[in-house]
Amino acid sequence: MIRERIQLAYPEYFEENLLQEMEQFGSLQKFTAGDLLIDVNMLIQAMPIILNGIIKIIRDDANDGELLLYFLQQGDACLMSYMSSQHDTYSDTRTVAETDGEFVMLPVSMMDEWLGKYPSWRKFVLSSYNKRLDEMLSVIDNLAFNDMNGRLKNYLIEVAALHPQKSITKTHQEIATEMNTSRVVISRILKILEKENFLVLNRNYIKLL
DNA sequence: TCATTAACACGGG
DNA sequence: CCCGTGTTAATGA
Repeated sequence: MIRERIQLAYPEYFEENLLQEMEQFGSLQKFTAGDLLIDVNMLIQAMPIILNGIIKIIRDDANDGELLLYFLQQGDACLMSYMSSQHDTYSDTRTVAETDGEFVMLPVSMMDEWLGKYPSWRKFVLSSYNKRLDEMLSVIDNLAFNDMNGRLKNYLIEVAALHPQKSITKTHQEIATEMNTSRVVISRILKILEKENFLVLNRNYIKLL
């Protein structure tokens, strides 16, 4: 069951024996939108790899600020979990379900063993690291070089791309929180973007054009 | 100049 | 009535 699901969601090649071990040690879990999957300061013992649905990674500030870092979806692994587990340390990001979905939890102890045993697993972990590093760089670029207008546009495009209807079902306040700014700013910029025919505003719902 | 905070009115569910 | 939205005014970085 698990191995078939993994093969469907992950196009890369995995060795037969690796798939068998995933079947044996992995556990299939469902999540629903809004679920807090991994909290800050949680000790990680397993790494989720996503079968379907969307998960978001959020960085928490000391004084109750927060910032959305990036989204993960089918074919992505939550490397944050693995990184912190490697150092027997605690998670410094929060992982929240953006939509309903399913993932497979792989115990960290097995993942370490697989690194030595299976070239395909090594390749998968390294390329996942690469993807996340690139992602983090674009997050930094965005923060450093874009004003709030540009950041909001990027955010909207990113979120819309994840949903089939190209729309965003969030309140201005939720967007403001994820971008670590105030609602006034979001409302104002959204209104400007509407006048530019970039989007249409509704209650709890934004449609990109 | 642009973000933040507080405050208020409007309107739909 | 409550919540999300649109807007303004004062203040600050």
